[in-house]
Amino acid sequence: MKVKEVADLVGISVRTLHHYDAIGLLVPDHTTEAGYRVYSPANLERLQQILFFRELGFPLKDIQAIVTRPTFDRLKALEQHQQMLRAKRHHLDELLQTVARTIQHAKGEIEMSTAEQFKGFDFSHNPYEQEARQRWGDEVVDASNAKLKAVTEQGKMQALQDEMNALYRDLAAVRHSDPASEAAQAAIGRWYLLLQRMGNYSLDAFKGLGQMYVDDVRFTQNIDQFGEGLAVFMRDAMAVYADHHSS
Amino acid sequence: MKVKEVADLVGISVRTLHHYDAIGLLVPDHTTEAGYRVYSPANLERLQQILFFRELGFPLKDIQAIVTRPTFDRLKALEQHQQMLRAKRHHLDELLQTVARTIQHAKGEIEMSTAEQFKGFDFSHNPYEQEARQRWGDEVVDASNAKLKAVTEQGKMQALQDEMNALYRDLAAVRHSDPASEAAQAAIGRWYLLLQRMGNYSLDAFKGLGQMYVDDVRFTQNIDQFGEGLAVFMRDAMAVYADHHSS
DNA sequence: GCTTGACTCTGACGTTACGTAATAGCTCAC
DNA sequence: GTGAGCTATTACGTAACGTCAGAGTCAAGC
Repeated sequence: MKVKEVADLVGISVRTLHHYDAIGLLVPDHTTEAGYRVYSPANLERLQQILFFRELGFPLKDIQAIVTRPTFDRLKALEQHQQMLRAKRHHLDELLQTVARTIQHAKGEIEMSTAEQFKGFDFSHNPYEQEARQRWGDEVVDASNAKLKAVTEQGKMQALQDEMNALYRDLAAVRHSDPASEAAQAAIGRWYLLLQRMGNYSLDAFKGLGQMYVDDVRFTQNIDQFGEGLAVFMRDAMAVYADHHSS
Repeated sequence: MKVKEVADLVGISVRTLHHYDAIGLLVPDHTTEAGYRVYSPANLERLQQILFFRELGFPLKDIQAIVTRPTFDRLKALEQHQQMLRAKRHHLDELLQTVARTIQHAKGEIEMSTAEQFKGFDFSHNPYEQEARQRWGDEVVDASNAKLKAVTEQGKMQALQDEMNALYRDLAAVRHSDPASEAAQAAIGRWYLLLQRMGNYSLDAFKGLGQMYVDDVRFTQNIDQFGEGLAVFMRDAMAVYADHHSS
């Protein structure tokens, strides 16, 4: 299939396809002698994934990092899309409630607080992240995302960021070893202590956090920057650490 | 309320509020001596409307034209938001179906066509416009939107565009008169003939189209560029014209 | 009164994801 | 062969903020 056929079928522009090719996000199967792009069924499958991620608000750069990873699991991603789309629909239901109540309010039928007027407008977080933030707090999530916000004391935050990055690198260096090994456990112990500095977390929570690193593509992507498969390794090492220290 | 309070309550950034003030979309009630923006409850009500339109994909420029119009009807707009949000949810349901079927397909449980893979991804039109296009065709809708696409024969399209604009101006000039007046009916007759050049439309359809000019803020906005209240006037004149010529 | 953290402002550059347009080559049915 | 439709690359422009710098304001606490 060539560009117009794909564009018409899918409902996107030819320009979008050019752009995606140019940034390496969706490279056509091959090109004709004339230089025409030819897309394969596999290309279309990739495009579907891209569009799901796009629909869910992921930046193209992030999408590219995710879908081009050798360990990218299409089925798992689809299941995650499903969950995120359900969350999106839940938010849309909230918006519908808000508009219905606003209509009633405008007709003088009910009272409505200012906060209620804006219920449902924030779509900025995916469900995993929301859950994680509720369970562990913003700082732990941001730490895992390696995206600490410049809150106050920039120097202090920078030092913490550097410390985290160093720890990620140490962990990446041993990620091909046994998660239960002495080196792995020493490094993951330091990770646990670092998180403890942000709050008191149970070992169960620590173990659950590790699982979330793997379950959510955003966490995975951010962590795997330091080395392919690091998120999986950390999950395993964190589980071992938690089990070992709870007995 | 000042910027941070509003931003936190609503879930948008302070920068957004600055931006909206700068472009005149949401100008705060007043400013303190220090120059701090102070937002009133009426400001927040306007903000809600803005966010609904934004949520539905309207460009800010369009939103501004709509909400700042003296004839802006908040209740009608809310009802329209509701309808459009319902349509959006319907599309989201389609996406959920698509992802569910894709999961089944990935597991080898069902067959799935390429087209099915992309069902639900196009959110680019509001429901009124979709309905109008189905009933009257693209050309009529674009003509009413005064946004003719450069399809072929650029010169020919330009001439048509000029003709349309002239007709809009004629209609705007008589919009304060009785829609049944001779001048109004002459002008609206020319509009009907212009549309007939694009296809055969019944008088009922013509009458319905006029109603749609008023029901959909996009149509209204585009038409009222030529004069405040022109869309309403055209609807009335079109109804008179249709009734008169069907008997 | 002074200090300090939080809040506020303006100005301005940068980012993202294309849309639009120009120019020119390619394809294929008539 | 012709011409309409399709294709390519190049490149500028746009919308809607995000980010940052530098400086002023506010109010609680000392």
